[in-house]
Amino acid sequence: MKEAKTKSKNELLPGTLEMLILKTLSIESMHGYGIAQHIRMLSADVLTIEEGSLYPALQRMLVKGRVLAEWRISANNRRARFYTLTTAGKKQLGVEESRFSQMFGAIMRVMKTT
Amino acid sequence: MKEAKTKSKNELLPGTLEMLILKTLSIESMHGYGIAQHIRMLSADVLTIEEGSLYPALQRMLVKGRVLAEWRISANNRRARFYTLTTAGKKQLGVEESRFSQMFGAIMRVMKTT
DNA sequence: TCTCTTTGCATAGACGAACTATGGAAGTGG
DNA sequence: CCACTTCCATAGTTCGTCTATGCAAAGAGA
Repeated sequence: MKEAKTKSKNELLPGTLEMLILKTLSIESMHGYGIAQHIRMLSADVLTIEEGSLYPALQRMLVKGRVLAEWRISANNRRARFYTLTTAGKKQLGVEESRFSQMFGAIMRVMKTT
Repeated sequence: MKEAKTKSKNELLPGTLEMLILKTLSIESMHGYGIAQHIRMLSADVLTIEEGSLYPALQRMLVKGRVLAEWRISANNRRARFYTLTTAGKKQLGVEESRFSQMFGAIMRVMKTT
């Protein structure tokens, strides 16, 4: 079907993807495809994680020791790679959350001025 | 003095710079240096606009007709290029504001889940 | 049985925004 | 006169995200 793709200016605000993934995994270990669906669902389709963004991000996080990966069988009986937060990953989530709220606060101070 | 630069992970969240500039100019026409100072001051040094980010951004906005530029004399008696919002620029500010709040709302929905 | 859809992983290459690092010039104050 | 601040600007790098593409296996339906 392909739905025409309106030149989608998707543009999830960058620098936030890893935080969203970490948060998602803090709830429950999940495979890549599931992570993407979870984020898309919760955000009511506003945030769409492309596979070309997701898997490289997971690779980076794996290399940095923030998640660990293991092959299991998904709920749909397919072979899937499940990611789990490490201690370092949990810590990183905290770091990114506070960084994000600091940034957001700063932006708001600029945007709220009359 | 150079203050050592702690490998500054500056990382203003990308995609936001133009919005901040537009907002600043919506208050008052200003030159580049002044824009940077204004944003830095209001954000209490959290957001530092580098010159290598600022001037290319202003150029892009100029080309797209969102601002217009004219050489004047600054308050410090120096020759400076003052930027003024165009109608298109004001409209763009609205677009970016709503996009930003939509994005932020979506991120929050993901981040607030237990 | 065969084909289509969904699920699921993954990489290569393009793209663009922001950064680092420079450069210059002109006014001000000690 | 020399340092510092103000002010502009660009070249080149870096890095994250997107587009495009490939593969493969399970289940549904014809």
